[in-house]
Amino acid sequence: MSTDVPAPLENDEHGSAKARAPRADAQRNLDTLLQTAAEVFASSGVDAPVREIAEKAGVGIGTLYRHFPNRAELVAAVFRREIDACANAAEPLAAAHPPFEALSLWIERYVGFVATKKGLAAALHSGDAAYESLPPHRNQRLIPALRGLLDTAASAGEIRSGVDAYDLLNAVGSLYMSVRDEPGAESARRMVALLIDGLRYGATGRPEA
Amino acid sequence: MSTDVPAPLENDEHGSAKARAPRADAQRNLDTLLQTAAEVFASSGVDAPVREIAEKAGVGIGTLYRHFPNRAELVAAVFRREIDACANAAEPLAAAHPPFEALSLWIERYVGFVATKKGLAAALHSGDAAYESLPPHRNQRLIPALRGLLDTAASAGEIRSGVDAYDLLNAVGSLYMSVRDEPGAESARRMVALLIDGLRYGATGRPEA
DNA sequence: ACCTGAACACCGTTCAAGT
DNA sequence: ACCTGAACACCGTTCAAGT
Repeated sequence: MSTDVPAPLENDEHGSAKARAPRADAQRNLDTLLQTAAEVFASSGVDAPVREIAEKAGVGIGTLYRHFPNRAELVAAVFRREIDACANAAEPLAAAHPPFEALSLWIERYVGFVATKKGLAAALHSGDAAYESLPPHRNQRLIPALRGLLDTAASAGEIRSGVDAYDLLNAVGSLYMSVRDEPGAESARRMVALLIDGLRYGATGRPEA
Repeated sequence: MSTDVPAPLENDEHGSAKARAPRADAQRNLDTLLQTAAEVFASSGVDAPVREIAEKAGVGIGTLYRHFPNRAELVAAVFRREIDACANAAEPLAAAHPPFEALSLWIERYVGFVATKKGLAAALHSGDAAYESLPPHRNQRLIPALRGLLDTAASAGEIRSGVDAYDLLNAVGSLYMSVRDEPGAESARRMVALLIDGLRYGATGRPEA
């Protein structure tokens, strides 16, 4: 009874309402698409033609549209992935560095994310329904990550306590989102440095616990 | 010797290098185009089709392209016009109100300009050469306008002196440029109010002169 | 089930033909 | 001189035909 399709691990008959595991090639296509789109968006901006992405990923346009009903959905999926990557960077940083350094490094990481996403602001302003999930997703993933770093640094007495993670995230985001040229980037860098200095200003200098 | 073309006021022969006055209908078309484009951009965003603008203005697409070699050039022209209008609002405000009130009202006017221009940030980020003139134009027109209001209010002792017009303009602009929803607008409003309070903080309370 | 790509609709831009 | 709009190139999206 040899077949050349991979043997399904679960029931695939009866059309039950249960979600089924995607076919291996479909999953691989989705990963490649997301990966390729991220690269193309980074180098050519989020307005890059979908056809170009499909070609570079080695799939038909139809396949791209099977996974993402429109270009906005693809853009949103790429951004969600990068938000997750940024959030996930917090834990290793916290494990490998002292609290304040971990916090600084993570903010640097976040700045790197925001600074390269030139199309993010435009996308969010477009009002397209596909982007509606992005601010909540950012809040759910990035705020807890930053709050953890802030709390740890505050408990260690390296920064003051009572700093709201949401405010800090927004402030840094706004400052870098409007950067247009090198002087602007310089100015944003100075203002973020000032914010970070501000965090240390009221610090106890000694762990509370 | 009756002709039905309007009599030219200047020499129109010899193909001299001197700039000539535009034909009356051409000037009227340009005004209508600019006016219509501003309305369409305000209601439908800067991505509105050029065809729609040409139709609403009652001219052929070719005429639109005669005046503006591409859509970016039209968008830039509309923004330049609105920057000028905002700059020109300073003088009447200064004449009609006490210094601090004039300053507050003008900032409100500027916020109104920035807040409605959802496409501005995206346009500036696009890197299109047509938009390169906008930041310099903004600086040349808006900074002197704001600086004048700041100086007058500082001389009257209503705000502190030494506040840089460029910094204030950028700060207010950045804050409102990233507004996406009603809570965001609330937050931006609070932050601008805080900035304005900050201006009054170190005031002498009495005119210097 | 999933993939492909020709076909369609729409938008920016050009240019030959008009006045 | 200036205006017009058909025509072209290009891009997002769909869907009939394949495996």
